[in-house]
Amino acid sequence: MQENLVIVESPAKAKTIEKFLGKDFLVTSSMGHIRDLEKKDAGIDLENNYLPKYVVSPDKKKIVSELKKLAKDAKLVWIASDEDREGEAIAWHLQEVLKLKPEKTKRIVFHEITKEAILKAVDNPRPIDINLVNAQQARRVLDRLVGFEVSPVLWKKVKPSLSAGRVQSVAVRLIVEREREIIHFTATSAFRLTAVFLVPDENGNVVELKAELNKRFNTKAEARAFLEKCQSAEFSIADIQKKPSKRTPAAPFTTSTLQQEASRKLGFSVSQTMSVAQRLYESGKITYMRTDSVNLSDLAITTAKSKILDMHGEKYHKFRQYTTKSKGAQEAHEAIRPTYLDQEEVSGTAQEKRLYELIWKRTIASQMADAELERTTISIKVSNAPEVFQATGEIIKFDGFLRVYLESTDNEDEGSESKTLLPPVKVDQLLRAEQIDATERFSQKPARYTEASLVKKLEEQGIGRPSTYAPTITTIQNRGYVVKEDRPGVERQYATLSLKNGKLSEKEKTEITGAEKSKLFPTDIGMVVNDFLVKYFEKIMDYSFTANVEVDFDEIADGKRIWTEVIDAFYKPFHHHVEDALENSERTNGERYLGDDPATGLPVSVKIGRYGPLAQLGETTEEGDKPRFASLRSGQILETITLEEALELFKLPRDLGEYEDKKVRVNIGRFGPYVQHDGKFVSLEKNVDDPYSVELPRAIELIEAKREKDRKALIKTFDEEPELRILEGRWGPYISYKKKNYKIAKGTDAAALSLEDCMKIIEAGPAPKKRGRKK
DNA sequence: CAGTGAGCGAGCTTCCGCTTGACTT
Repeated sequence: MQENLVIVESPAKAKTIEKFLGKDFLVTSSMGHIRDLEKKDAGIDLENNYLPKYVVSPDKKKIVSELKKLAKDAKLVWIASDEDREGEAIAWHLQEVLKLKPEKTKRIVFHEITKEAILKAVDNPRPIDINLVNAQQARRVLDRLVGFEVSPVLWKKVKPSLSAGRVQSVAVRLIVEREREIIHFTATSAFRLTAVFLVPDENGNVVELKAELNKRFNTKAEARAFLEKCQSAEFSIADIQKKPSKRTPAAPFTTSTLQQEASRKLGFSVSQTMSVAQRLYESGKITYMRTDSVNLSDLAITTAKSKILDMHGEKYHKFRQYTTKSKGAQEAHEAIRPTYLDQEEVSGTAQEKRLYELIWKRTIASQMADAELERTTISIKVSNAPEVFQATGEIIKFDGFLRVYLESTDNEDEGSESKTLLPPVKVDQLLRAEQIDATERFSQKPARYTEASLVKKLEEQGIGRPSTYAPTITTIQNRGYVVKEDRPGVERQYATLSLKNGKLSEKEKTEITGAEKSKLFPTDIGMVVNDFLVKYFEKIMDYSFTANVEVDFDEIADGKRIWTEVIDAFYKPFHHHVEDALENSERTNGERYLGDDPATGLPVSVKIGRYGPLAQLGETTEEGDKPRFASLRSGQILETITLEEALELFKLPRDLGEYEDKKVRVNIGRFGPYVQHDGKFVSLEKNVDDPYSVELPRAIELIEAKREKDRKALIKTFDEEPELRILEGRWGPYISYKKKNYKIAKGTDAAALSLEDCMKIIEAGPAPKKRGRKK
């Protein structure tokens, strides 16, 4: 039995702290929150001044009963949850649930996990800050009210199982609005002039000097006129400018910046980054990965310094203290950094190594000297025109932190300016133009969000917390509001003019534009839900709603306002909007009439149907006419689909003829184009077969290939039970019986199973059906 | 794995933030 029980939030932290405190202290963890509002009636008593009804979360029952036992045995209980709003609430819930007596309970906080910090915390206990707790209760209650009152409106007016919330709905709005900017964007083009001049270098060799004109021309005629002038022009150096500049390292990682850099540099998804970081944290290699702080502990700064001096010398070190500036930051933790900065690399999976290396470099670089650069701009005069060509080059005079790490940017610039070394030239020196090109360039449409750039945007707006960025992005995809996809680009023609050896030539070229990789696209349901919410719940959908309520929460935390009054001021008008939306809104399905089919004269429209967006040809009439339906393809949306594109959808299914006296039909389904024959489905081959033109012989070929594959997958059948088959599937052998599949335990020799064995497995029940997404 | 597009009206869905495992699909 221990005299002292310390409760922290995470088990990894508990393990570390226990080492510092010695054997008189038992350190354990609550695993985050232990209680939450009950689900019934939103867990809030509206008749009783918003009294929250808390219940111990089902997955915390075991932990709570263990904590109860430990607390009873201990003389003193030290609650050491984080010092922010949520941490204070955890402390309060622990006190309530464990029925801790004030005289044997101490609340302590520390910001970094070092022996000194913890011992100091133990010497300075304080009471639980009930104002801070109340600020959390207000936050919790508000989120529950919004989520549990607005979502049911969507079930009634749009589709069951949908959801709305303070954070997720605004995240979707960002994506929807960006998509519309892109839809309404019209590209303009201008001609960019680039020249290659030839100059001798120090050794007398001829080298290239690439330069760009300081003006773009709007039309091809203007560009041509300029090039014609160049035919008889003389080129000379007008000016050489050298400007020193410097670069500063980025701050150490927070959750958000780690997710962004891991996405750009390593190609990790936001949730992938978090799970890899979690493993590094649990094995003691990095500090806590859910943080909004850029602060480094004194110890970390000292270690970084000695490591930098060791590796690169004193010139490369610069002491830097970073301050967090992001909205709504709570700073309960340190920045994300290696626990031991002297370790440049760690053991583990490839992903763990790469993420660790990134964190290590970023942390070290953050304590290194600025890089010093020199930017040179050479201006080249055109004798018979006012415009000048400019060549820019940048040289690094002192690399500083760049030796270790350079932060990436989202918009990989178009490589318009060269960063290369420039050849030596003198003012008034004459140059020979090897080639001058005029290339039509188009303005760029706004960029779609990636997971990581959405996190960045949310953080800038103060929406969501480090622990919720990844789950929020998962939720909006799970709800079907947003999809993360690649999209092929389209071809675009552009004009080029070229002047070489005194001759002017013109060419049309083609480029691929608009190709997207792993970008977030709104779905039709996402757009319809968004428009509905913006119309009826303008306040909640406002980008600054969270920032505004945070001000209220801060006032509660400061003891200036009563939390239930803040909630009441919000809820009264809000609830009125809920009732208004229920009574006065039409059911919405995004229906849009596109025009009439020229062939039949029937109307064509699109809307969201039971199974997703569809196009409809014709209508149900009293004469018994029935409309035809066709699902929209991936990439098509209600808002932009044209009549022609919709009519194209009705060209399927196509009947190709018969094979073995059974119809062969081709169509496009949920899993792509397929051939249907004799109750079986065969996928068309991607990028090879086109469902609109594929013919019978090829279809038969595919059917036969599928049969062959199925024969190979067949491990065993039983004569007594023809409906039972043992098959080889993607995840190993399984049993198929009466259209249901059953898992075979790993390590079993499937071919040796008897009919009796199989029936036993079947009786044990089928593989559990996907039981929603409970995350 | 699967080609549906309707309305018998059961019973269910849903939020945000704090934390770690369970276990496939």
